Amino acid sequence: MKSFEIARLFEQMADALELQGGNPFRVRAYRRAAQNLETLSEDVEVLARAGRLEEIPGIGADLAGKIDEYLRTGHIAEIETSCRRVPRGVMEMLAVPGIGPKTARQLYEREGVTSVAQLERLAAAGKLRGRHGIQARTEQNIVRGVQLLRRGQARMQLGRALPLGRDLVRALEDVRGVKTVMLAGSLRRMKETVGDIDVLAASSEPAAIIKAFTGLRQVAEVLERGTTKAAIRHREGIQVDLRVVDPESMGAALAYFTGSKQHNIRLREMAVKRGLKISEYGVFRGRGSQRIAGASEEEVYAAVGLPWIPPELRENTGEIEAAQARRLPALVTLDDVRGDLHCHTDATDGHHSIEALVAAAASRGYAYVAVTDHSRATRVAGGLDIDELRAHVGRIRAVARRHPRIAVLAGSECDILPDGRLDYPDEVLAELDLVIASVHTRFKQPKREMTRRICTALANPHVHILGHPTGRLLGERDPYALDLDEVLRAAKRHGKALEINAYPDRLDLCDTHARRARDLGVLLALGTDTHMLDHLGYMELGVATARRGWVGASQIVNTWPLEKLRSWRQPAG
DNA sequence: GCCGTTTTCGGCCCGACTGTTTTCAGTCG
Repeated sequence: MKSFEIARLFEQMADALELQGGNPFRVRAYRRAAQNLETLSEDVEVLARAGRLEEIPGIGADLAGKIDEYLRTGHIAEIETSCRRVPRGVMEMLAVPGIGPKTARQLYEREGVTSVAQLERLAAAGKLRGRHGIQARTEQNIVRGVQLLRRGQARMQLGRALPLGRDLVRALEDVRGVKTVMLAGSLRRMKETVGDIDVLAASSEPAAIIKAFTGLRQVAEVLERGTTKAAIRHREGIQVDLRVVDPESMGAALAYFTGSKQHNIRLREMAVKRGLKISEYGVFRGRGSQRIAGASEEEVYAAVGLPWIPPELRENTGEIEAAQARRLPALVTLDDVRGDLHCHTDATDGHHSIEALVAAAASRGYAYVAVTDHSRATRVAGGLDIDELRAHVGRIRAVARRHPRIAVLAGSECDILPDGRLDYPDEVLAELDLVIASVHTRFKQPKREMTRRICTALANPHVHILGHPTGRLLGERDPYALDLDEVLRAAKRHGKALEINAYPDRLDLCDTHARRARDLGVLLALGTDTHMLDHLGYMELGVATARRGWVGASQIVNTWPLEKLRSWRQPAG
């Protein structure tokens, strides 16, 4: 992914400039450009060839030139020069919580500190105190910050953070004087991973709730405790920030605290142009303190002439412009989903029977559910050979007869072999109601081979859905090399759906890929990859990913009524 | 370095907490 490589270089440039005391607005320009490159849904190389780089927000003539230079030569001369002026170790010091550019620069220039390890040694030995406003307390914080960094400031998966956040919300809702408690931040925006959990409470008695919060049994350590704000480290390791506001400011605070930062900056800029000021306390006219809005988010957006924008879209990737034009997409909701199309049972590596799965799906109110166990090539998962599959299908049909209120589709998650053939012959696939084709082997194939392998599978008339299309595992395995645009075009051509696999480790397609699929008009399918009954609940993560990709219900096959789904699976002629 | 319904130059979001300082700079979100 070239755009990620360039984004990383721009981030490095911003760090280097900051450490050299460069123009802070120039620093910000690099960071903004980096962020927009990371969330790009189109291929940066394609944009460059078409001379459309300057259409990316935050990219002007200069940065477009630098992107071109990188794509041509593999490096950017000016950035390399600038980064060489500061030792790598000094750049790394910025990752220590509490160490910013000013401190890092002082430590480097005045004390000759050039690495995180050296910084830790000096702080632990008490050799920094009495210099540049550092005392014993700051030394302690540095040592602790370095340890925190070492333990891995790895971000937590959405699927893990969400229950932790909801548990805290429940605990705080019982505190006396609390009106409302809500999750905010990247968790409310449903990003695939979060760095911390943000909780916002409306209360006229902030002291009581701060006290209750810092005393919760979930707290491992109190990091910060003010009058309206506190921060703790959760027993599960993640940091939790609580902010308490007056109920009349709840909307403004929610907007502010939900972010993203870039989205907020855009809102505030729009406010300034209208002679208004937006803060977490409300919307104010002029420099006076006349509050004109703030109790609800709708009011805040209305103050700058916008309709309310769903949190999942608030990344400053076009949602402000869409809102201005009154063209915000109608996003899919959990209620739109009529069935789960990717479920395993104990016939392979699932932990429950067909019967239990169907009963659980029915109790969720689904109109249909697909049983899609592994095919024979996935030996580690106990994949079924042809005879076993036929027997399995027989059992599925028998269970289905006992559950007339829910349609049970007998399917398979069938391996795509390295040459693009499916793991079962066509005549066997033809006996199934639904076929998900997935790659589970030979991840390291070169890009062209992998792309051809998947496009060949999509051309098979018995295949309906491409399972977890890029194979990535969050924090564990990179996506396989793949020309996604070519796969999307193949799916479009053959009328096939790409899965948004809702399993928390996968979320594959991811949000930006889902958005690309949306833009190209490719069908999508939500599946939880359920292996235990609780996993059916992951559907909300898949829905969230689709929403972050601007996807509406009509493009997702399992929001369709059963009849429409059936006719899509068996195209006429 | 970007950007334009006041601007092609002169702006560029806003506030809390900490640790140190006696009124604020640095960091963070």
